[in-house]
Amino acid sequence: MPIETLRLLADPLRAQILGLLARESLCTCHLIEETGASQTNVSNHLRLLREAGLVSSEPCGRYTYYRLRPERLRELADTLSDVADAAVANSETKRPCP
Amino acid sequence: MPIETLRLLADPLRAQILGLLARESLCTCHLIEETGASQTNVSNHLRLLREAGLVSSEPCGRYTYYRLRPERLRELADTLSDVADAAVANSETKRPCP
DNA sequence: GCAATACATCAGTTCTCGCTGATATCACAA
DNA sequence: TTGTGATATCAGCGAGAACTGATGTATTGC
Repeated sequence: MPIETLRLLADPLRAQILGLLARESLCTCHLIEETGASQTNVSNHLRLLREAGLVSSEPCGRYTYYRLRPERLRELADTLSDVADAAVANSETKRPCP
Repeated sequence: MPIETLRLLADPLRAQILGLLARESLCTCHLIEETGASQTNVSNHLRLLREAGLVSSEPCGRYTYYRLRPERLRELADTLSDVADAAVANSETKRPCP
């Protein structure tokens, strides 16, 4: 279901978190510091991202490291690319109105 | 701003409309029939999609034909692909906790 | 001209979802 | 073991977005 992935990516804070994690693995305290958002808020978003398979978490002492998983992003990129291809291929097709 | 494009794609009805338009150009009455949604609702969504440059509209008598524009979809697909690439490239990078 | 169809617009209602505040848990240090 | 810092969870609130209903505007057919 790429629609759920799209919904998760469409939030500014979640997008920012994923952008930060694309550069390096970070723990929650880093993400709170970088985004300026509250701890609760960041933690809630990370939960959603983890459940959707967009990030993976790795406990490290009292810290928790988060890493961006590329699989869902690639799936989505491919799907969007396919839709764009189809639009070009069928640009002349037109269903007639009765 | 791909975030606005993401937000528009994240709605089930809008996604369905774009999926239908990827196969062929359709007028509003077709989209109402195919989706089962109300005329007002479809028209409102088409307005948003048009303003965002995701579809283009062409008046044809009393009908209005809509066509899917691939540009924004490609941009988004490329952006997501780049993020996925970055995640793979920096998978070993890890910011230390103090 | 008149009725009907296709479509757009706007105000209002409903509902989803992001944010907050309070609380719980766990690890580490003194 | 007591305290502190890092993180997770949950209930409730509020802003925003989707959907509806009413209305307006063309265009076509009679």
